[in-house]
Amino acid sequence: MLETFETVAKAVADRSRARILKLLEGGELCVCQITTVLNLAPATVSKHLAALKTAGLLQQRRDGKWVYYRLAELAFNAYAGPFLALVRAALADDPTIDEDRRVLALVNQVPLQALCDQGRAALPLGAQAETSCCGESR
Amino acid sequence: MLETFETVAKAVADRSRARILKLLEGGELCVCQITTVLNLAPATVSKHLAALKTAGLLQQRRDGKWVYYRLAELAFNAYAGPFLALVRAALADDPTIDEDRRVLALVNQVPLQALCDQGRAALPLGAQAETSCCGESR
DNA sequence: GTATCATTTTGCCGAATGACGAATTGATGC
DNA sequence: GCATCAATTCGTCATTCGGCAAAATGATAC
Repeated sequence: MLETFETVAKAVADRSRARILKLLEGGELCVCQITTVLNLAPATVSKHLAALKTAGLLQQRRDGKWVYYRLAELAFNAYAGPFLALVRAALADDPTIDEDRRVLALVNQVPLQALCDQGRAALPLGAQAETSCCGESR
Repeated sequence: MLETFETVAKAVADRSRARILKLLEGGELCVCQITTVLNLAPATVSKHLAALKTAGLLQQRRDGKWVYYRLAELAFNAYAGPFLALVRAALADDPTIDEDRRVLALVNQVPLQALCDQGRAALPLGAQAETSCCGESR
């Protein structure tokens, strides 16, 4: 119990994973969409998703070569539900989360195939980098 | 905001700190009482308390040479309240938490002075060690 | 002022964590 | 079967974290 609590809490207690949870409040997304919004390496995102899934916060669905993740709707453990509810209520107007949602809107305008091929370069101009307008961000 | 959220979540997402929060639901305690229940080095407990306080989850009060900690009653930030509420609702019947409460009951039977001087040795027999009855636990 | 003593800070160690690139997996489509 | 490609796993690295002992702090008591 304490161990489960710790697992779920630790899963939530990371900047990138919190961003993923907030992103998924808008509905399921495939890994390359999440990767594009977060601007992290696929391996990194995959590990975060695995951590969230292990914590019972996410569910997985495969469709062809793409894997979709969504917020868990049925309680895998006693704490997933409460933590998801807390996250849902939190970070409503955080600048980073807002920006993520903005980028997600752009991502949704692009066919998945293009996204997976080109990443951020596939976006319809104006939001390639999070911090600068044209330089490389790390 | 995201940063604050992360700070608070990380504070909660540790076994020892969760135990401290649950202990303090019974009311304020001084550091040596918490140290005795958790059976950790004072330096370790002090660091955990500092983390919880930084996260806005605890408040501090000095009385003579003793320092008392209690759950924060006024919201230092947007997330302390919600997380405290979640913790309060969680871990209601966890074995470790139960045991902690049992030891706390013993601790409360002993004068503070004796506790600070002798630690667990001051307890009224029967609960010196958490896992074994007389050997050294780690 | 000096000694005492609960607490905190500092320094250190081993373990865990988040990031990445490279290699592997596993489903699609020829 | 074989190539492709999204996703995952593996190996590595730098950083963070939880633990402790030792030193510093700061209030009490003489």
